[in-house]
Amino acid sequence: MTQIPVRILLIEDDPNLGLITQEALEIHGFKVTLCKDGKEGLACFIKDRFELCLIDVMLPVKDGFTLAEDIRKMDQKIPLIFLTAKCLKEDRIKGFQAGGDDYITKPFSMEELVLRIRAVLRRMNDLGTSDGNQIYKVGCFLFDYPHYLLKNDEEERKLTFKEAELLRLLLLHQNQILDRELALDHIWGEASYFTSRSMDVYISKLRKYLKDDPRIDIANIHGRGFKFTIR
Amino acid sequence: MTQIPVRILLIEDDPNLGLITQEALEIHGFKVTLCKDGKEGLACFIKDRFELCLIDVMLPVKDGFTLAEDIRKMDQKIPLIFLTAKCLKEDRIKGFQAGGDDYITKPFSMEELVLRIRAVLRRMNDLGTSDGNQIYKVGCFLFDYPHYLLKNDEEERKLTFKEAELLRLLLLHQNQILDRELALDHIWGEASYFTSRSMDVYISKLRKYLKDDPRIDIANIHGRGFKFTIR
DNA sequence: AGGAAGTGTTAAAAAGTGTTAAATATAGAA
DNA sequence: TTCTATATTTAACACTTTTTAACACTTCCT
Repeated sequence: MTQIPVRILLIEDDPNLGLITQEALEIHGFKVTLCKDGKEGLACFIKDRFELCLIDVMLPVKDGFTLAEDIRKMDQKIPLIFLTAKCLKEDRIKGFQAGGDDYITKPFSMEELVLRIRAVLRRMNDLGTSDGNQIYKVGCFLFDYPHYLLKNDEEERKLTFKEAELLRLLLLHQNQILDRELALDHIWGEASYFTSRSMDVYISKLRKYLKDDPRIDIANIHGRGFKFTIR
Repeated sequence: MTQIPVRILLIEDDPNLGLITQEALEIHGFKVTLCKDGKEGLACFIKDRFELCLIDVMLPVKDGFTLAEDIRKMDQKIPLIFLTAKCLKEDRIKGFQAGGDDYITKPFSMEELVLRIRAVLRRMNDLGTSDGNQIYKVGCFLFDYPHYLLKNDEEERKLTFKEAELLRLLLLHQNQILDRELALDHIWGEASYFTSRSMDVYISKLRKYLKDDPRIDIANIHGRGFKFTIR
């Protein structure tokens, strides 16, 4: 699987800081395009595609907030992070109102910047429907793991923590044997007679929840565990 | 206060180097679990809980980058450090893209490894406690933590100390389980039946305050804590 | 075949939570 | 200080999640 590098549009008028930031981010595997004012930044954003924008608030020609609003009009989802020299509350709030997702106060360390970029990208990925997601298709059902939601055309069921964890483990081991011990250690924290019986009860529940799709099967492998399959 | 040892998952196929590294790290007070390939490593990660992963990039069965991506899917926050024989920039970049936090080139001294592990752990800790970002965007709300202010377009609400601390902890653990004990120890100073019930009352309050944005969800994880998510 | 261990399922018991309201504690003003 | 407003805790009751118990059934082994 080839990973496409995350493309970042950096708009920063200070050429020194701009170059340093660009270089540091590229070492961390990002592809960075540097623009020196808001007008150029907007042109660049229109011309190419990016996954994230880093915007200095104090820019010549067109200031950062205005630029952010323009970008937001074109793309409602792209993450925007402001670089602000002032520690003024006003600026931060204005940044959020302009559609920003985070801000970082100058001077900042490159490590901090990278951490924030990753944090924002992660937040986006967590929720979106992109490939790294946690929403599984299970026969005629959709299983939204982060929200513990199991739904099909007719109904939406909120799963409990243990139901969701167990279903997810079964899915991760689809067509393989999910070892009893493994599941117990992971979800219950210990494997004993009682936790084992408890797990059986949950298996029973999951079978009931999923019985609308007859192709789904949670088979017991005597003495070993369970095997989840979809025909 | 008793220090819980930092648990490290080490995935290294060279049994010699693996054992030496494990031993060296355990002398430095870490608790190390050694796995010899990516598949075993993933199983181990699912089975137990760790604070950090050390991953060799060249592994049989399932390579280090793929493993890192799998681990990242399950845990967005756990620090990942790559062990790479090559000093190729390609590998470093690929490592960062796979969600790594640092890398170290073989051969490395144990001192260097320990230093890097400490540095990465410190960075992770600092994110929450440093004077970085103190204003959070929470769905359609803005949460000004230093001033205990929660506002949206219509209204501005002054939060109490405990409301604000709890909301902040939930935000710092967004999409993860905020452990009950952790929150109680941090905000109430002790975990007992009564502080626990008190916290439930505060959770209830926060839900009420935030209910204007239906995408915000504070879900209870039975017996463990709460999970804050924004759809 | 026949006993032992393992599983399927249901129901009741136990533990944990959601929420509201009343009681108590705390801090600032008069 | 005493009063008062507010913050926090405690209590109460309804409800949910998880565990335990019970009994019928299946698989494995000799």
